[in-house]
Amino acid sequence: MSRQTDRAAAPRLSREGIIDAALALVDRSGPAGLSMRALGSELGVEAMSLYRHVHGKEDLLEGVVDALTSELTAVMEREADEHWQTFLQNVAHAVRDIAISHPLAFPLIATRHPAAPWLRPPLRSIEAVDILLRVLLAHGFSDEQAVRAYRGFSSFLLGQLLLEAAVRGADVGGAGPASGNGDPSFSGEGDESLDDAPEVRRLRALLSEDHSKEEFETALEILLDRLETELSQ
Amino acid sequence: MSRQTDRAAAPRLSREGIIDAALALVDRSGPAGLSMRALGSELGVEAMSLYRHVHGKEDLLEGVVDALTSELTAVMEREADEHWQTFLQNVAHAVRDIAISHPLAFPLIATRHPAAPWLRPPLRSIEAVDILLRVLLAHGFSDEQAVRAYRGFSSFLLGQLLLEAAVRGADVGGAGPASGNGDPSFSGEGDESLDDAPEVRRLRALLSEDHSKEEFETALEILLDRLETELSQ
DNA sequence: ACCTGAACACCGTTCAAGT
DNA sequence: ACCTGAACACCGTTCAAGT
Repeated sequence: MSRQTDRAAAPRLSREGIIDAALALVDRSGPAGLSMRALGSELGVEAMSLYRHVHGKEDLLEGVVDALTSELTAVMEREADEHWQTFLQNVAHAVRDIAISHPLAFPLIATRHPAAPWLRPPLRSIEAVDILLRVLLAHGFSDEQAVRAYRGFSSFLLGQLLLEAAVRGADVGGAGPASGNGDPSFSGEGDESLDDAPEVRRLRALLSEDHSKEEFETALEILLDRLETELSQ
Repeated sequence: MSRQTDRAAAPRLSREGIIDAALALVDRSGPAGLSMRALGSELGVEAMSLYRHVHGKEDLLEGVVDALTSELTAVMEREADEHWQTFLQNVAHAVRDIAISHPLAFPLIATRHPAAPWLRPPLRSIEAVDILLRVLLAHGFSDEQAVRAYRGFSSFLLGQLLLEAAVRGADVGGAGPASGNGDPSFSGEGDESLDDAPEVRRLRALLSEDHSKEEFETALEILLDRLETELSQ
């Protein structure tokens, strides 16, 4: 037996490890699957032990969201010297990468109340917003233009990526039980009741096609074009 | 004592009444405040009684979302003969009215998994989508153009209104306890730590201004213009 | 210093029992 | 026919107790 390491403490738990495990659990079984008890047993520990490292479930979820968005702030810092269009493109793609690799967790970013009311998801940290504003201002945006661009950029990302994450999350299996609607008129998988929806029925294949990548790119183009137009007048 | 009415049954509970009460409860205290037991006591009844009229909590939430969006389908039916631009404008405003009058409940529309993967929130019913497609097709949109328009319209509404609902929901008090961040470096209300975010600090007043109405209107204009351009080429 | 057992006040849900 | 009591398997959280 060695002396220090395996006799005293050797804390098996850390805030970081707990948050990582929580994110993994949410990725696997959705936010509903994350309970303190389930997380504990995942880590080979009783649920109560977690409270030594995390202030409660609320704090844990905050930690998961932070973990998810922390790489984002790093990207923003790294790209802060690019032209504003390149910068926004790269940030947009970084956010999309997060949404795609964590489709079940991404809604947490959108849904949880940010620390300040003017922090708009998915950009949830003051630093992130500060970097974004700084880049825009450095390239000739006025204060008002920069703030408007920040707002437009946020809602673009949120709308686009929440829908894309929902589609991918459903594949992963975040839907839970297929929810058996009360009406007996609904029976099967959702293909029913297309009887009084002729256009939906006719366009079903088209509606089911996944064009999220192209949609994202063109919507981003349009947004950037609009910002540029606004900037030069 | 009269004969029929107060002797037999006179069912005090109905699916509709339960759903209405659930929506009222969510409006007041957020989705987290909705429990079967709380809802029961709201209705002067034990929680178990609810299961006679509702298939469980999942079904109840589905009912709440349906109640929230049912007026919407009515609006769409009523406006289906208008020009497509007028139609989309009126639908957009109807959705916004819902978001504004139920800021705490609106995220449910966005977050809950729709019945079919190509049903994009906030348009969550097959009928609604069918009407929308029909209107567009009737005004010369091709199949592809109509589907693209549906997609653009959905993510516009979702991004815009989820953010607006979040701001208004925070006012109503949906944030819950101010969440006491773990770091002791955070102490007050969120105004702290602006020290390393000079632009945010400088633009704080501007960032806090609420321009959601104008933003919504101009973003809607831009979307409609884009669709029109796309249509005529 | 770190983890745990026992306990408390909640959940959603089922089912036999009451009226 | 409708509501309820009791029960079950879960929650989050606290705190004295163990090592």
